[in-house]
Amino acid sequence: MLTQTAIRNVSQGQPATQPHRVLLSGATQTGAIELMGACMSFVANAEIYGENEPAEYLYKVVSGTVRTYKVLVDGRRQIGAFHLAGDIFGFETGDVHTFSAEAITACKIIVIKRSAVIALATRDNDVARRMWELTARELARVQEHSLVLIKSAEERVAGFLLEMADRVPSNGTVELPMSRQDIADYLGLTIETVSRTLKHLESAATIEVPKRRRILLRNRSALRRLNA
Amino acid sequence: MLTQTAIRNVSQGQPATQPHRVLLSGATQTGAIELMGACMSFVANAEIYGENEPAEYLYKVVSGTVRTYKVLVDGRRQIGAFHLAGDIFGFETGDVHTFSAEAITACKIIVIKRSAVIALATRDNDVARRMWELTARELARVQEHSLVLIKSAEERVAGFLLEMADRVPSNGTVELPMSRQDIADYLGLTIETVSRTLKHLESAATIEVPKRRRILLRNRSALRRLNA
DNA sequence: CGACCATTTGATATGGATCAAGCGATGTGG
DNA sequence: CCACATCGCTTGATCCATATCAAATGGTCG
Repeated sequence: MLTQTAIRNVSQGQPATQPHRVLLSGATQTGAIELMGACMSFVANAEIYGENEPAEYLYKVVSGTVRTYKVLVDGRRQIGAFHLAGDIFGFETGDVHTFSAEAITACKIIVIKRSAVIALATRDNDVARRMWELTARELARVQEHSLVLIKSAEERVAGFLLEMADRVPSNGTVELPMSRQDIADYLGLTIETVSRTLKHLESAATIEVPKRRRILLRNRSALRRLNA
Repeated sequence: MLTQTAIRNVSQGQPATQPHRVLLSGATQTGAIELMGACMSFVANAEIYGENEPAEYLYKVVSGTVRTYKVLVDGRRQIGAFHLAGDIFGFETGDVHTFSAEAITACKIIVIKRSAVIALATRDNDVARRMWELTARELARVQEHSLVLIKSAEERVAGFLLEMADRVPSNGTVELPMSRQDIADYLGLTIETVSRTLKHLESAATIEVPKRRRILLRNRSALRRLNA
């Protein structure tokens, strides 16, 4: 059991811009948070932070998609989450990141000092509750995802499509920002199995795949049935 | 892919006692929390709460071991976590539990109203930060556990033994409170595979299994190597 | 247009699941 | 206090879903 992804994952890139102050950005549901952050741009495949680096910041995706992941010594990679526009990520317990984060596509990301958030949370316990809530929501997501362990390949892919569909509510059409390899590493499958499973769902008229990264959900209830 | 655990998991039981007020319990690292709770006893296999029930309480294990889990419609079961003495569980985002919880062994558990914790957190933002921290720690644990997806059976079992060993720091001897079925459902394996893997580790002199529920770690670095 | 990379498609291998007995510890009733 | 039933676990034989290995295809970008 030595491969799975191994060195397949090459990547490399650098942030495209230096941070600059963000002046307001309206009262979104995350409230004051973005008032205090700096906005940075990243090109596709740029590293945002690495595992074991000090966790100095919290991150909010303005645009683009991010993956967080771990790689084992032999190169196997597990993607823990995809973060889309609006998501906040980088909640770590201690002072180091337990996962790495990379931009999948070009991204704009607001970066906030953890210490600033913590200081704010100390004064404003609304912020503190908000942080607790966000962390708990993320916890629930990861727990839910852990069910893939007992699911078949088809169930995993069906679940993934449904998940993406309601995170990007584009009405039956899912535009995937990530590669087959990313999907495979998120679901604990190989790209070949992902590809074959999509094909199988297509031949059952459950989905349609007009372009590689575009998927039409033709029969959601069939997907939901598979999602177990 | 219809079985795995299926109906194998029978169980049933009831709480053994009604709650009664807890009078102080010293200043542990969780601070004021236990001052406000009621302590309940559960017999082995008693349900503590069920999936989708309103999440009114937080729980702190005083003694015994708890499993939290989900079952799919066809009976497949995924155990999300084991909670040992000292652990707090039941952090859910919304108002319903996303997992079920059962006592594995007889348990004493302190039960605290969420609303009381939230109220307290609103006044004392130290409590609020503490709750955030605990939730984040649990998040990190689940994230770490999600790596089992890319691990072989042997790696999963080795990782499990190491995890248990440092949660119950009994110096090379791990006393397992849970059955092989529980271990299997935690690791996404079958009991047969768990059993064979333990045997294999034993024949490699990595561990010793003098009694079914007692495991001696003879060669931790070998286990760590397997843990990838 | 040509080269490259992501993805698909095909053939084969295999780790772990499934099915089916055995076995040993624990408990129960006589 | 012992025979026996039960339950949790182990052991063995076989099967299958998905990994692996290998090519073919097609989309993208210079």
